[in-house]
Amino acid sequence: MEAVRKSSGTVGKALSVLDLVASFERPVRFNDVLEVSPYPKATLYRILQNLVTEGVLTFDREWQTYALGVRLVRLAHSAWTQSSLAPVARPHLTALSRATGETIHLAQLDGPHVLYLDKLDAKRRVNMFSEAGKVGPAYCTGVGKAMLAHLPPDELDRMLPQQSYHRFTPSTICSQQELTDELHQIREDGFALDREDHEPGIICVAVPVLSRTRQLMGAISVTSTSARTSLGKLKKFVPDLQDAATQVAAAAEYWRFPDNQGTPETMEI
Amino acid sequence: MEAVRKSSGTVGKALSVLDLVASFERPVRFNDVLEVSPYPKATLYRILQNLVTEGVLTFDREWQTYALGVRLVRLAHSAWTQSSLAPVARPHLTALSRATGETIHLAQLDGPHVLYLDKLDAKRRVNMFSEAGKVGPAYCTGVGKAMLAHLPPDELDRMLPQQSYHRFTPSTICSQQELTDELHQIREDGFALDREDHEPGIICVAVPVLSRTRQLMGAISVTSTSARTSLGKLKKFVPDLQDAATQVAAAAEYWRFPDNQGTPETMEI
DNA sequence: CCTTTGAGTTCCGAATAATGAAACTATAAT
DNA sequence: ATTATAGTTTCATTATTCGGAACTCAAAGG
Repeated sequence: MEAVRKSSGTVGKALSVLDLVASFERPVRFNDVLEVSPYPKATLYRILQNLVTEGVLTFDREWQTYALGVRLVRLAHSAWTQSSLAPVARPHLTALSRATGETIHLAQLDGPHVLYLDKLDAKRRVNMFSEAGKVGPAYCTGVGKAMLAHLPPDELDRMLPQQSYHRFTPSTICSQQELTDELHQIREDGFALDREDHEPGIICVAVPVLSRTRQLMGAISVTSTSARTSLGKLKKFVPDLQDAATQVAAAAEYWRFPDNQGTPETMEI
Repeated sequence: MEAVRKSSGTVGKALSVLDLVASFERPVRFNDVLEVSPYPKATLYRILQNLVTEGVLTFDREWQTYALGVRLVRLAHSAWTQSSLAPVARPHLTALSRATGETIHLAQLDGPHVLYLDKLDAKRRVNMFSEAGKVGPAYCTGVGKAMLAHLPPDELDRMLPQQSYHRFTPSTICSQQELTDELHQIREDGFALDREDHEPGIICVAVPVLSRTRQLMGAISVTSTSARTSLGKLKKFVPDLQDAATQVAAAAEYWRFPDNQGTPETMEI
């Protein structure tokens, strides 16, 4: 279980409790949450009750368990739909998937993590919340490294120490220095490689999605297995990927501001 | 724009503002929100700021617009995954989809509305209003009517006046009395029909998913077009649907037992 | 050039909600 | 009967939120 920090505002506290419930991957009893929460019993109790009455948590009377509520699914649908990238990227990702015959990912940064917004299997289209919404590490995935490499220096400096540098495979990058070096290379090349960094047998090539002003919007990748193909062959898709990234960026910028031809920006806090 | 109610707790207020932002289907300026919000300027301003620092809203500096943040997508993934129904229903829905060759929906009630949790397209592509996370009316959809019909009387009494009874097509049910009658029939039959109630040309047959104790858990449906098939032919799928519903309910209840909990899906992306 | 207008932001005393130790209930285990 | 465990309620204290009003800033109008 990850460390849990008290958030300042009332809303922050409530959201941190929501995250806590989410971090279990099953319905949880009050005490399960209490054990990992920084709040005293009564406080946690009240927060949970609030969240339940707001419909953002559900409480199962029979089992006395809390679980995330459907209101979140509704909100996330709106979030996904009104996010500038995901909906407009779909057709371009589909095209990429057909052209390459491999799995395509669309991701954005969520703090120091990679958040997958879409995934297209060569064979079947994948439903939204079963795959989209997953998070992964940034320092050892193709999309993650592609995005880190194109972050403004100050933001990168905040992200680098927050990476876990856990060794998943023999080829995982395990230190900030190694990562910094690789990011430099990626910036030069214009694409990032996943050399089975995260999962044995899984390789991928990724490019950032950059706005016209070269601000980071996200990343897309072609993923395959080392059994089926090689990094050398995957690299052949780089021009296709870069085309797609450019088109996605253009479409996203156009979509958000259809009546304007100024220079749009990525979203920031 | 729907009526907006002041929520009591601090969290409730924040969530209501979040809903407000979601109800626009594009990034919004401060004043856009202010116009439809029940809160004074300074209050709304502070709530929005909190939501942005919590990462649940994003603020675009250049365009001065707010949009829902990716943190919600992450939370919704957890919600979908840990909801007892959606993940365990997948295999059964896939089977149904193969058996029928038609589109399958899984839905739950979210207040007075229908919330779609999953959708499996048949090979043939049907254009219609539904995706995971989308909401629809309960009084004029197959899944909606199937669920309303199996609600406890007191809950039903709360839901019925909250329906909009808007006439989408000539065959839409437009009054509470008509709906009550139809629900009675549905309870007798054990299945609900959508006779192009909501969208012209779209027909469907739906059954509730009920727990052992006959508590409502959700609904599943087979949807098609009146061009391709007929209600009579769709009714032939009722036994399959009911089998699937029973199995989904059993699987969901089994999965809820704390002892038997494991992830029904692979966690790989 | 000055004034007006309206969106967005900040201030701060008053109003409100959140806090959490402790007491309490309910149920199960010894 | 006793102890332990999980969950719930109370209430005086404390911290946060509220929101009217005053402010900044930039653009529009005279």
